[in-house]
Amino acid sequence: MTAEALKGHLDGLLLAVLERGPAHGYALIEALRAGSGGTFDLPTGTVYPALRRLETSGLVASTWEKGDGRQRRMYELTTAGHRHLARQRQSWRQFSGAVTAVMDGGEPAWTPST
Amino acid sequence: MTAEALKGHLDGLLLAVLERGPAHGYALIEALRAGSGGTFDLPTGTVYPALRRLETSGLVASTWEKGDGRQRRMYELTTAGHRHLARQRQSWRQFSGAVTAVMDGGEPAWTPST
DNA sequence: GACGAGCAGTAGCATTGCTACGTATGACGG
DNA sequence: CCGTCATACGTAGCAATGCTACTGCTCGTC
Repeated sequence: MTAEALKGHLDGLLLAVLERGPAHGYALIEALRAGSGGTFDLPTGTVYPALRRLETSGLVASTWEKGDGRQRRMYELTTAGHRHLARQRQSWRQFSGAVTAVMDGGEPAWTPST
Repeated sequence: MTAEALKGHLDGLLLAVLERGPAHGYALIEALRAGSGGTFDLPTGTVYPALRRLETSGLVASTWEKGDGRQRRMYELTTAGHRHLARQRQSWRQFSGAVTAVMDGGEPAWTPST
């Protein structure tokens, strides 16, 4: 899979995972890997900046959670995040439907061997 | 739909349309619009550079076709293009399956109204 | 003559994910 | 005590890609 395939869809994926409950960055990476059957194995340099973008956009909120010194930043969906996720799901359905239609829609009627 | 959603998938779409037979850029734009039910309404500044990339990569070949003075550049799939399209279809299936799995896979068991 | 539709193309931009790197803690083996 | 690994967070810089806005040409029509 080319690396660019993910572009524009990562936000929705992160929001979808966060919908199940708050999580920190590292856990999100593992959840995505597990939830996608190994297809998404994202480097930290992809996920952390993405989370910051989401927070800047107001779609997630973060709080520092300190166990014993191992600090981790927990993210959770905001109300706007929930709304955005709904829209993302919708547009993903439309997008994937459209791509599939074009990809599978035009099997040539004649066999190219002629 | 955010503009970035298409990134990385345009090549496959163009190849898929060209699989039905040779076509020129303008016709590809209309075929994509029709084949996607209006979802893909791509500007020329998106399609023409993409076709050049595909040609540079050796996935399509182009020939100038001159009707009466109205020149148009016809594109058709090369052998490598056919192979690439097959791979694209495969990886699209995997990618879309993975996204759908993550997007729909985690409906919360508890109702959030609690 | 003006104007739109068909047809092709480029320059520059913004966004986005990736690579490579840096930092710190706790656990475990030697 | 030291090294190393897994956990956990982060940044800088890069490359790729699609979009906006524009130009240029021909033909048909008003």
